[in-house]
Amino acid sequence: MEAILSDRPSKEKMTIVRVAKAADVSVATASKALNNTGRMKQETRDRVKRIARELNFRPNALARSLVSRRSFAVGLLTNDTYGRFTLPVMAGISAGLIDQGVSVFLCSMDDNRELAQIHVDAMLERQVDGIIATGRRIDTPLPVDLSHLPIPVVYALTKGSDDAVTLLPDEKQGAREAVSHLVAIGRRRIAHITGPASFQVVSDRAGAYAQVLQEAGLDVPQQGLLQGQWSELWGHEAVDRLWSAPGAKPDGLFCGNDQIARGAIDALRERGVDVPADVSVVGFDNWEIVAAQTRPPLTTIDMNLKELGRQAGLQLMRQVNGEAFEPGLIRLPCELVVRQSS
Amino acid sequence: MEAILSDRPSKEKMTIVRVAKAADVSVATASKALNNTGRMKQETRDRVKRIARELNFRPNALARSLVSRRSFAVGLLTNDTYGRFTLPVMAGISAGLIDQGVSVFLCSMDDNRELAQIHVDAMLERQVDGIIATGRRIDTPLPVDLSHLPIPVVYALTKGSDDAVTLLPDEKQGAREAVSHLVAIGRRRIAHITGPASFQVVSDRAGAYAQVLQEAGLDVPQQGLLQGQWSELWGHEAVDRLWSAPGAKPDGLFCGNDQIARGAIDALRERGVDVPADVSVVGFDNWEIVAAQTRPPLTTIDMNLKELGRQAGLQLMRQVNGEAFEPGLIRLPCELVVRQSS
DNA sequence: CTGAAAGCGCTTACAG
DNA sequence: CTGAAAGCGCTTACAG
Repeated sequence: MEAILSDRPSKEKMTIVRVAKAADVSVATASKALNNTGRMKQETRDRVKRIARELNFRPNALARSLVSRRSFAVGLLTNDTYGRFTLPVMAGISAGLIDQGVSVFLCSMDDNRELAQIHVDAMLERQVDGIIATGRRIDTPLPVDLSHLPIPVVYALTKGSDDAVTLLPDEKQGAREAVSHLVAIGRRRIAHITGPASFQVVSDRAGAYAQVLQEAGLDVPQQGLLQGQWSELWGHEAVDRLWSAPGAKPDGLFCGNDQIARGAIDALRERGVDVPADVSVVGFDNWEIVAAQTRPPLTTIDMNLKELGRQAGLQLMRQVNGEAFEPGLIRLPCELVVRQSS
Repeated sequence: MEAILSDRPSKEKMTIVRVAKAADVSVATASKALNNTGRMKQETRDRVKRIARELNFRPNALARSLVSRRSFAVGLLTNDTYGRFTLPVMAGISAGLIDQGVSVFLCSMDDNRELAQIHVDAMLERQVDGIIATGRRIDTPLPVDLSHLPIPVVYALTKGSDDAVTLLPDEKQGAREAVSHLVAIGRRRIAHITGPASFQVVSDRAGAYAQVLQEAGLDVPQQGLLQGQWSELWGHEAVDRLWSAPGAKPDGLFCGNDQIARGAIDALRERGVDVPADVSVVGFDNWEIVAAQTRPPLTTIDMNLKELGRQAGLQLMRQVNGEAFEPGLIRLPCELVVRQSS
């Protein structure tokens, strides 16, 4: 239209049209050059790319998605706004997907049904390629039904529908690692202090605990399986209970989480029982902030949540890309982290 | 390719064209009807809306954004993948923005410069309307410079550039609340056990602590300001130090975070000092999982992080909408939560 | 009160 | 090897 003012900064929107003009090719050619598609002289391709770079061209993802029918974006639904489990999972998802050029919409919805629906609708309108649902608890579903969406859905750390893939830590394997470790270092009277029976993970871990003992030819000590709260207080109380009972005391404790372990170790110290000399203690979660501050620092199980998030992202993209997949649970291995409490 | 099977459900993409056809109006009219713009018979508008609803029409946000030049999406950059502070802030941002129809891209980038740049580029290509940066520490910047972006940037809980708005909890006011509370309940020898001097918040809170004491005509006790770690261990050790010194012991403790308070209370209990009868203890953070499990439950300061996130979202949208704003720090009030430790 | 047309910024057959 | 044209799904002047 007008003569181009020489000092005008590149404030005008930089589009592929301008790149094409500057490179003296058609828009079609410019597009193909930049996307490494089509066929053309290598020289042309290089020139277009160079000029695009010089002009600071940034393709408009909106336009690109509109025509390619792929948004390269996914929705991440969560009802956990406080927990320590969700953040590493989310970070893993984000990290795993950005490598593929996929961005993640954060949808935080507490347990609000209505809000959840609003988020789902927003995601659909934004044409996300898929959805990852993550939550606070494995045995509690999100406040919205995702099973009839026109896009793939993957669940991480929360209960999903049966025809979908759900990623979870391998609780049993993790518990086995913990108890096997106690056995391996020579402990023979190993008690298990854990959370409320209503949690799925509690019975999973307790089952693995009993099984490892049996395989090692050991017994679950009298009153050796204590279910209570996920709290330090409960860990403390459980030790009081164990140590005030008659008979031989435990020489090993497998605790359902790091807080319980922390409380148990506190109680042992108050009783003058030495950890790890008299009793070895193993926790669960590897919640750094607790585990590393326990005196002595806590041996515990890491659930590799960031890796779990990454895998969830990859799973989803596989489905988005139409690859075959098998619905059901995928259990990812946990890892023993040895510190000084064992 | 193949003949279309007759029983195919309404899998065809539902677009505004189909809605318009069904309602027997032009696409332009359909658009205006659905967006409550333009002028037309109320009856027409209602009919279009009804039919759109019946047809389960979902406008394609990509197309809409492409023409309206507003994506109604923002980027959320964070380098905190584990902390307990960031998740509530993020939840607040998401909650505050979804009300305005704005979605949030999660960009998790650890402290990786390169990754950060990739995320920023992705956000720009996706035409986000603005960016919120949040981080682990108030006195540490993100690994990427956001000060010359063509879109507004707001900082929450992390150090931002001077020409931008940064939202932070009012640390001093929070500390004042804590110490004033101790004074109000009759405590006279109040010590302050806090974190490393290298943290900005440590000096902010310590300053407020000293000031409140002075205003109340009280002195900072000999050796009454103890700087150490953000840990239970340090809280424990600090109490040991205070109680093994000669002279009158403190009757009040203001702790720099809930973990320190937790450790201090543990130490007091081990010494047979009763909380709150002999000593009142106040923490900072209201980290439920620690504060509610301390014995006795901890009086502490809540930083209202979710509200802070919400405000950050609103601030950003105000800037996106071109409203005037004043660069600089916005301090949001903290809140005293009284439990049984005081 | 309603509609035809142009256009947002890109990609993709198709033709030359 | 390159380009003209159509189109993704919507909105917005503009005309009638």
